[in-house]
Amino acid sequence: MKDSKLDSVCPDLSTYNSLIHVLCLVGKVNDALIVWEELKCSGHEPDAITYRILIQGCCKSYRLDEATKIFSEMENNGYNPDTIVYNSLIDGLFKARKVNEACQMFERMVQFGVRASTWTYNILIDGLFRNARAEAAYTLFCDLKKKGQFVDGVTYSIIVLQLCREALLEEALELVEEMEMRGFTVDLVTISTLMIGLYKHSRWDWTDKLMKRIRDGNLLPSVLKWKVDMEATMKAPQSNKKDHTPLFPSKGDFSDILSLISSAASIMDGDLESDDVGVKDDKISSTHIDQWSSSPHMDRLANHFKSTDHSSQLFSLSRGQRVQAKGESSFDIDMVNTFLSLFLAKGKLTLACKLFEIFSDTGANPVSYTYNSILSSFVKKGYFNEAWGVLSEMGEKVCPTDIATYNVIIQGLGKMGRADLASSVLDKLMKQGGYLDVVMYNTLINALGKANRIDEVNKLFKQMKSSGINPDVVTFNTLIEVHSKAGRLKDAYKLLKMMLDAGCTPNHVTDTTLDFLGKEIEKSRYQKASIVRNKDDP
DNA sequence: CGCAATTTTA
Repeated sequence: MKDSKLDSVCPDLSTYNSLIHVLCLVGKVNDALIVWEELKCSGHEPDAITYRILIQGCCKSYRLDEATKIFSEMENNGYNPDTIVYNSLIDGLFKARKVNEACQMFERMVQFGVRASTWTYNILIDGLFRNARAEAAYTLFCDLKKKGQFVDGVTYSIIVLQLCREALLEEALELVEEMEMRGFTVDLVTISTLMIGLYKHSRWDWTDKLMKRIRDGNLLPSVLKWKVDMEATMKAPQSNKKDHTPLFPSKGDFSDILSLISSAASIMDGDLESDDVGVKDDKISSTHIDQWSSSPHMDRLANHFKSTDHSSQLFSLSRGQRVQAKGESSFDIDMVNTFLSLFLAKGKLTLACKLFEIFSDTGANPVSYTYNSILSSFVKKGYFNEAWGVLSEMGEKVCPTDIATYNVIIQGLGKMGRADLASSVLDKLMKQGGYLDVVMYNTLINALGKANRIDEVNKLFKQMKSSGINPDVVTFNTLIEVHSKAGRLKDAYKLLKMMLDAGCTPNHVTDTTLDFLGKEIEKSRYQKASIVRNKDDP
């Protein structure tokens, strides 16, 4: 039995490793895990490379429990995890909001004599910032700088970003100067960060200050020239472009949104088949349904579904692939993404679309980021037809959807009053090898909660915790609000306690939510008292 | 294996 499995038709270890690697790269981590099981039954022994690839794949897709399990298995089989394996795990733990576990993993790394690298420290600093531990992050940065090691351009970039977030622009500029003096290149990521920081805090006029701080290279001048050219092009009369063709035609058949929410189709079929504007089922006639329920669309949509192959939908695990900041080929789209973000942040949708159009015409290749930005803005404004049009175009341009795309779809469905379709969309996501991260859980909990589907909310919350992701401040705020509004005041209070016990620091949104909860509790006490006619104690 | 521009709460 064992021998026959090892004969020539059976894959060898390196074939298994390559296969697992590729599956992880294309986001099919579930399949990678299946191959992994197969490998273990094949008579081969996994090696350090197998373990590293799998742990990376699991961490990237928020399968932290799985990653931790494989990590233990690796050690039990006599392989010592190296720096890269530890780095992957620490990063994954931070991103799953498991701050304590991440720090413990770092301590363990040191304990076991595994050498921490600059990457390790960057992961630590970034992770601490992202988990509301700014003080610790700054301290670590200063310590490292004092020792004069484990600091590089990325470290500076992380700190500059944080300073921009805190509106400490002067400090950010100083740090950039220091960064350059120490011989680190101020790359496009850092420059974008600074530009966005300046713009957000209405300090465009500081670009000349920036010019003075960055003396090296011609990257900043190129960026500024790009901006000037772009503005000139946008001002110039758009010659033969006035044909009123919509930028993102949704074609009426919604083929792509449908293929995304394919498994929802059967539900929609039954639900909305006889849906005529005006003669609607009570439960869906209430508010936001108009765009969605225009039934000819629905019918075509449903029919189209039956004839479409949904298995080929592209999905990217590397969430909106980071475009490398070097290489002229990506420079244009990097700039487009940055400026789209600036325009959209100010609600300048028209300008954003124009920018997108101009650069589509020049043949610059939009990436998931680009589409997701515009998609999100359309959804936020309630332009659902245009939004689904963006999705179609993503499909046509063979641009993969990622978890942010799905997030926006769920948001959109929620706004349209169709949170009931969320679980079907999730099925589709999972079938594509997708995964849920903290933001996705938060979005889902919010959408379902607003639709008063509290049982589903609680189920998701449970699932979130059991799948190795810690709830964050947004999760708790949303949960408390949803339970308060549903009149489940005790549960809301329990959640508040859970939040504090978990060491999750409340923010200003928590305050607002607790105000509401407090009033509801007051109200219910008053009602109780007036009904029962006896007092309850404080 | 790490940093920007997309996705979450009032």
